[in-house]
Amino acid sequence: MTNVNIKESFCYNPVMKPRNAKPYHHGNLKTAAVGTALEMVENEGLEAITLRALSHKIGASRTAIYRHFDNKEALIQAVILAGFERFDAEFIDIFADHERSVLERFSMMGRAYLAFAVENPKLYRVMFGEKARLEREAVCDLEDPENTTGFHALVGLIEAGQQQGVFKKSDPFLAAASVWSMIHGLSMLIIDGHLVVSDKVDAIFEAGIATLLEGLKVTLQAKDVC
Amino acid sequence: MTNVNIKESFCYNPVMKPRNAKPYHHGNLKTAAVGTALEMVENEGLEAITLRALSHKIGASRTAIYRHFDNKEALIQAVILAGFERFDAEFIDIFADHERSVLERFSMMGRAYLAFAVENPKLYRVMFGEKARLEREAVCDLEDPENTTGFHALVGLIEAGQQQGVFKKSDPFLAAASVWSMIHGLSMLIIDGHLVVSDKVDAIFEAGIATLLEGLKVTLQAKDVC
DNA sequence: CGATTATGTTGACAATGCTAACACATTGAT
DNA sequence: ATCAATGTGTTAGCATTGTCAACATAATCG
Repeated sequence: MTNVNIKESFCYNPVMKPRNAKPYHHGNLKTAAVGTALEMVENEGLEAITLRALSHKIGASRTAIYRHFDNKEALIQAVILAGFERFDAEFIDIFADHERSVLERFSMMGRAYLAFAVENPKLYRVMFGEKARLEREAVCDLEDPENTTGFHALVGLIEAGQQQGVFKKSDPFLAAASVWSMIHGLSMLIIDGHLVVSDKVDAIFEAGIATLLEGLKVTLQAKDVC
Repeated sequence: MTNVNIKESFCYNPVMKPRNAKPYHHGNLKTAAVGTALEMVENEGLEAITLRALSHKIGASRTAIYRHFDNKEALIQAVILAGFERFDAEFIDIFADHERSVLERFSMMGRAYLAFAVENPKLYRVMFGEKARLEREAVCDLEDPENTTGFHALVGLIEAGQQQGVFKKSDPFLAAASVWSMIHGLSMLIIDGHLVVSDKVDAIFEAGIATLLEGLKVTLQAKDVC
């Protein structure tokens, strides 16, 4: 019997068990549950996650998950946190790339953000849905030294732009909120199908970023000149 | 027995029935179902709507709704459409108020939009959720003469601004998409608790509108002058 | 009046989240 | 080493929910 059963391939436990012996304990059920649930969210949507379906996929019984999470909602919260880890990782390099100008980093950030949403629409929707509020309230608490979210970095980028004279002086928190709003709103409208754009995604993105930059950059009103 | 039963108060049927006689037919079950469901969405959230709870509220049996809607999903779609009727009504007067300048109408529109979302968060979330896609795909089909949506009017407002020389020339569809994105994004971030703002809603709104207007208005870059 | 259609009701079923009771495994103090 | 306590996994079963089938009542129309 060289058969490898399914459960074994999900078993992340470094302690090896005798081959083909199905161990009573899964070994890493919690990690497997979150990881598999994350995949299910992205592939089939949040509603596809039933505890029975998920348990089956990871090779456990219906209620094993209750040993690691209080209820389904807690499991979803863990999936959301895992989603944000992926998400935040997309921006670390961009914000830290001091070789590039503020404007370059700005539009790269926007492009990466929209790309994540468009490529992972079902996950993005859950991450920024109503339920995601609970565990992530520190996003806009800029005083919190633990705050390493993309929003925090965006505020920093705008501050840098202001200090370099690229952006006009204004409350960088408010400016960042405006920027985030537009990019988040654009992402949501597109992935939820309200803005039916098909092939015009790029044009809409460019127009949005251009409007934002025009609004943020140092400018002189026409009336000030004429 | 001068008791008035609950069902009667929901009976919109103009044909009067003998008092205290509970009629076999509801009389206006479909309208009552949508109206009550709309209230339930706003008061308790979408998840509070179970066909049993809803049927009970309108004084009908569990499955009566299936005589008027194929399934629960179809009922929700009707609720969403009813929500958009309320929503769109908020903007008709604003867009049509030609006494006011384009800029005034612009910011009034934005303020009314955000106010609707903040005052009806649960309804707004459902209206602009994933499920609302189906029945409302014509929103950004500007060729459609039936299109009387707010988005259509927004495009018109931006065109007017461009013709008056208030806004710089650009594709008005793209400009409107940018504007809608920011206001929708701001609404969603606030009502879903991602941007925790509490008392700063006004400041954030003003900053966002200002950024948009700065980005849309006729401007001269500083570099063009210096 | 009678038949057809529209509308409303009851009973039942499968799927789902969850709890209770039990089974197995691991750990750690003695 | 022992064994009690704890951690982890399983099965049985319950309440809720969406849905369907079968039946009941009302409205419509020839």
